Amino acid sequence: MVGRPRGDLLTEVVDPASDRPVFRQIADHLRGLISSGQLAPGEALPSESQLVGHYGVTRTTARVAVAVLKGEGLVVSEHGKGSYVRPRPQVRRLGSDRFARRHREAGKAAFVAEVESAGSKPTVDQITVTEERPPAGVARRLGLTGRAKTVVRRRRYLIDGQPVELATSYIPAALGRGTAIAEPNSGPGGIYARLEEQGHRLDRFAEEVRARMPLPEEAQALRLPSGVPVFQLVRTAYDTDGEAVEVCDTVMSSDVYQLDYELPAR
Amino acid sequence: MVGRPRGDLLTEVVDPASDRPVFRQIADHLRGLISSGQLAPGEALPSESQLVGHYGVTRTTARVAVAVLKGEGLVVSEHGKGSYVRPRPQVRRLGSDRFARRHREAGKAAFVAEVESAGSKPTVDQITVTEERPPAGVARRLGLTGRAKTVVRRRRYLIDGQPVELATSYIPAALGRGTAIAEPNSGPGGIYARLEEQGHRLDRFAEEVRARMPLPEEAQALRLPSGVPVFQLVRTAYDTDGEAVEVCDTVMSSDVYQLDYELPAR
DNA sequence: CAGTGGTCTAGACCACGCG
DNA sequence: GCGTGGTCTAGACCACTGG
Repeated sequence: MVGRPRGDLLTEVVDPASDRPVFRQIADHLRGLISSGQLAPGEALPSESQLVGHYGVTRTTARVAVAVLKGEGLVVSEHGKGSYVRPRPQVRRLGSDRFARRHREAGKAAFVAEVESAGSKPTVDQITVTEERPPAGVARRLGLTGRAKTVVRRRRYLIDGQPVELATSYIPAALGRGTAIAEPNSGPGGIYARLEEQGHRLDRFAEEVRARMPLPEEAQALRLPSGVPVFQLVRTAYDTDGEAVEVCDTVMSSDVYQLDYELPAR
Repeated sequence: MVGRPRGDLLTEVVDPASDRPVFRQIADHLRGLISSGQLAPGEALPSESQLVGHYGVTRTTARVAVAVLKGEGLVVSEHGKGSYVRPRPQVRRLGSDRFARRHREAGKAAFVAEVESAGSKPTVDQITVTEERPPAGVARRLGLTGRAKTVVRRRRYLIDGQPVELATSYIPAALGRGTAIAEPNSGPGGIYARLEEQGHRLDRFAEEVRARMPLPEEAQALRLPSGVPVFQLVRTAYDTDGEAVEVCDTVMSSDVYQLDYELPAR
């Protein structure tokens, strides 16, 4: 981050008699400095001791005020350095054509192709492949019954070394077992290319989008500061017979992604 | 909420010598009780004084542990009553056909038709209509230049009295001024029906989806507890000439909504 | 080293809900 | 009235960063 703590921005005072708690008044003031641009992204907030001195409160109260802003995703703290206006990373737009066949035919997985075309360096790590009974929701989407198993592919996606997405794919064992789909490296074009080679020509995808706060493991794996929600995106791939051939459950930093879709007016 | 504080669930102890802070150990324990189902949605957590007694910490530390879970959206507190596992409301799925013409032709706005068909009671309030210069991003999407004005329609949507969505529509003044679009009640079928009557036959919509924590005003208007993010959805409507005729910027509780889309595999 | 944020204690007073 | 969570004080010690 940049800059020394900006104590010079502290002008307003708090009213201890107000209905509004003092820590909220302080948070409101700091939020105003941020939204007005007087504190730019990356800049340091006044230090806790500056807040204590200016507002005449204890450090606990000052800290609570800053914690409010952290919960809103406006501020991040760095131990031993200071608290900073959270910088907004470059947004990646995921278009509704990102799984078009022409991309697959170029021999690259959707993620790699898309990130490279933007001039960044894509990485995939923490790849594991197992065979498991899928969660109930996944089994339902795949049209599988009770004991049916799936090939489960987990991995983490990174852009320029920054983790951005955790993904888990479920492919019915009948389709994946013993093929390149069950290998860590699924080959050029990824598993969709393998499924098409098997005669499962892909027809459409259904995407279900939710947003929530991350679980602690997700926050760690994606290096998310507090106050940053995640997208949870469940995508089901259907072949031209209308059969579901894959479910992909992904958790993405909502900071980095914007999802773009087209809707017909019919 | 239901139930008295469940002090009987407190079994584990904390290790003050651990690297992991005590408040995190307590939060981990409580989180485990929630994810394992020993504390069901709606049930009361152990009270702060029970946490203090069991773990041998001060109330401040116990409160911080609970605050962690609030930030994760797992727990809500009610002043004078207790802290509860956050109940998950009924999810509403928004399908990609929700703006299909057949719905419009039934004479109902998309929201009203969709909520009534689910057996709930839709309401719209806080309706305001003004004429303003739109924000830069909206002007760009509408293909408008510098000083061009738009009719701005703001409103809040509620389901069974519960606010779920804040929406702001921008229509170029050239299309909306002096028509029913500039009236609080825009008539049967809503503004899309009015635009089509003017000869702007709708062809498609582009939706841009983001997620973030709500601003304080948004949290208040949607009655969001802490730890619940919002979807921000910007939808641009295009007519068959490829002209953008409306931009709708909506903020929705991520708790209540799941967005469903269809992608072609091409 | 001085300055920063992170954790924790031991209290106090208050506002709200409910019996 | 009593138990609940909400706010706030006045300290302490620690861990991390940077010059």
